Amino acid sequence: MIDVRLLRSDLDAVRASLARRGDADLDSLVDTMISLDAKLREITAERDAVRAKVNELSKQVGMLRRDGDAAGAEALQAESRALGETENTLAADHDTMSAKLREVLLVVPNLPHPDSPDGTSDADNPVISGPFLPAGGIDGFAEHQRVPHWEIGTDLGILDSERATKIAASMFTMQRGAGATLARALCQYALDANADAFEEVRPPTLVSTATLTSTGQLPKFADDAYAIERDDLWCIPTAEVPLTSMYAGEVLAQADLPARFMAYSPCYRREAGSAGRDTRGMLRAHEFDKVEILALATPDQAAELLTEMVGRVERLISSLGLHHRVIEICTGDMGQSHHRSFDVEVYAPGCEQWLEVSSVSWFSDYQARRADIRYRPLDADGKPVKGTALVHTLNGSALAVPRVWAAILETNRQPDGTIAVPKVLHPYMRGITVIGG
RNA sequence: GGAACGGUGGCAGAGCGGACAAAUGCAGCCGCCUUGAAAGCGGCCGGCCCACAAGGCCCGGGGGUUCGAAUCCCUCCCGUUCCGCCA
Repeated sequence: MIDVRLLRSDLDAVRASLARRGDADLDSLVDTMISLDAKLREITAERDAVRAKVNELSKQVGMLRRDGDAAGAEALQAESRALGETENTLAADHDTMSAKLREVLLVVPNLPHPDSPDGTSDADNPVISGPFLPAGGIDGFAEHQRVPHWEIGTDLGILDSERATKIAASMFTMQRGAGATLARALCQYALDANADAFEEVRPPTLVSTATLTSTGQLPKFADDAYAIERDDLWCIPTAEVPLTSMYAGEVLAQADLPARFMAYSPCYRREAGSAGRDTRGMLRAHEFDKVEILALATPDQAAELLTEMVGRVERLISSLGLHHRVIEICTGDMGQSHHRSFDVEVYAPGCEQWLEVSSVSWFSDYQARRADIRYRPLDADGKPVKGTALVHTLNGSALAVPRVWAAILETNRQPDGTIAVPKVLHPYMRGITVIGG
């Protein structure tokens, strides 16, 4: 969530910044926050004053008892008891008000970075790298590449959507044989490619409500997540969720930042809002595998890390021989928690579309405030500064399997209908260099 | 799932109804001493709200008893050990 104090110190800037997202409802939410915050502070001051009086009286009671003045003590106790009731009322009001304010704060999106491009939809996202396409552009692909992966996969016996649906439900997928090996190889490769700088983690894939709230999925997007109600747990939609919360409630040393983590995990998404979209093949599934990279950083380190992480993802995709481009997400298309965001897209010649295969984002302190992840800042001489500060979080998919898998099938389809496995994956394929044939 | 014992500041660890934000040790910061460092000595040293004041809040979370709770009661969560069950 955003810092309420910004509403008091720099209201106009907050309004202007949120306005760039193009959501007309936000302005009235800001008004609500301001009035709740004002009331909350008023009640807090009142409650504190009453508490101070009760504390003072209680001290005196203790002293009078020690001195043997029972009657005097009784009198003060009665006075304090009466004040206690006032305090209870004020405390209850305070808690109600505070809960209301938090409710609003949890649904207000992050402020976009000044350099994030303005825009109202994905049509306004500028291409900042590429597109890297064959000669002739998207018309430059050969005829044998223009077959959608669901046909290729089914024909080669490496994709069995029909049985996946029978076992689970629609929009679940299943890879078989060399297809399953290819999926696992992609994960393995993505982990190895980032192992130079990121600690590998194997996190829980079921998490608590508090954890799913910290990263921004709850309360607003509860319908998009699978819930295990009996045990009050949720299936993670991405490893970002457990990785971000690893240090929730903790205070890190500045020397430990940036802290970098990567994780392979299955990801679960109900896709509640996407019924009927991309229902074929591997473009959209309820369960898929992904390797995530994530960093906790100081505010000063964040911008550079973002660039580094986008670069890593782009190089990884490029090394697989896929035709790609990098776009920056405009203010009107950014996710709720995002401060600045980039997508890497791959062109799939068979289904004839650009596929988002990675999204790398900087969340400023938005998630860290929800999760309460802080560090002890040092000054320029390396001496501790008083107090603590929130870290900045960044994360991105190093590699999301299904769409990359699909793009490889389509891009690497040979005239004879077989699939050439990208060279960088050979070490992970048990000797398979060509699928089919 | 059952039983026992625990959960206190960056860490370790006292306190178990009244001046406790909390002893002590370690770590950290400042200074003295020293050519420098270590040792030693002196001082400082948790976080949060709020305007850096006053004041308030925080001893796993929540609730209760009381004039007053780190301390008593209830409840939940977590940890350790033992039992049960098991990949």
